[in-house]
Amino acid sequence: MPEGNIIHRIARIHRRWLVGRRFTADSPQGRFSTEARRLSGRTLEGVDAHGKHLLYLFEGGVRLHIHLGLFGHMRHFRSGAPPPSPACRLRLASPHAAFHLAGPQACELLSSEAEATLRSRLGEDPLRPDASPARAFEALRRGRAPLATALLDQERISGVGNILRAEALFLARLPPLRPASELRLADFERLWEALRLLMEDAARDGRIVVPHAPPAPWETPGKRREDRFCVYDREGQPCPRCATPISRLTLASRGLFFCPGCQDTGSAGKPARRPRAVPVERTRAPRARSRA
DNA sequence: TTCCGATGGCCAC
DNA sequence: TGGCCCTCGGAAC
Repeated sequence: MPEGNIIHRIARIHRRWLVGRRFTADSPQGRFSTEARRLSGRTLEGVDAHGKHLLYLFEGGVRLHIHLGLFGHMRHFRSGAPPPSPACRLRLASPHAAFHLAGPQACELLSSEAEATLRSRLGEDPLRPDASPARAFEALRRGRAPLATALLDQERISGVGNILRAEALFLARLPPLRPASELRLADFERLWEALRLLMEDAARDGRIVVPHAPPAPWETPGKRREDRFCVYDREGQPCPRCATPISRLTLASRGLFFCPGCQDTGSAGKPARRPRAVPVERTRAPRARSRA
């Protein structure tokens, strides 16, 4: 579910609703009970987001690190919180705000040293005010990885997930399989700007909607998710820019969507390579989805 | 009601 | 590169 934009949105909401409140903490699922007892009764002093990581600072210097991973699920309530699901790993509750966390990849208490180590491993986050595009450019160009692979490497740029990767490369008109080392500064600047705009909008609105996506009645019930996107999950559908059918490859076990017609500036070096990227047939027919 | 896939990432090999 | 973690929404049945 979450890419960096969602994590920043959660952090903003929690700064507004939760910071300054004293919480009781428990772990209905039981896997975080000992740590929850340490959190219980403390006031939350700050929330920060870096890439896909959430970092909470509680009274007394107690630090909570959450990474939602692929399955993680966060619900927050200002009042009337329902009973937590049996899978709820951590519940923080106060009279006026609460959150329920289920299925996170990481939910742990960290020392300040461990938190510093974690942060030092993370690349530039386009949504952080302290992000340096110059450092991101340098990190992205390291090694021979294809651009699409480098973009998902959180040590180069943090917060980019599979949807943002596909849509930002599309908006910047960049071929995903070209070696990242061949990226020119002008190409990078388009890419960084596309990432920043997509993530800013999505952090504000709560979902990724790509400019120039095909018009669709997406505010109405029954709207298909891929109508928010130009290329992601649109295999075989016409590119909104040039009408070429969108391609899907599997790269490092992740679906990679792009337009083979217009995602090439023709500017840098060799044409896109296709090492170990294999066109994948769906294991079953796409499910029929009804339009509203 | 059942089953599959998903916006991640770590680890072993 | 594949397995695993272990949740939930939605399509299939």
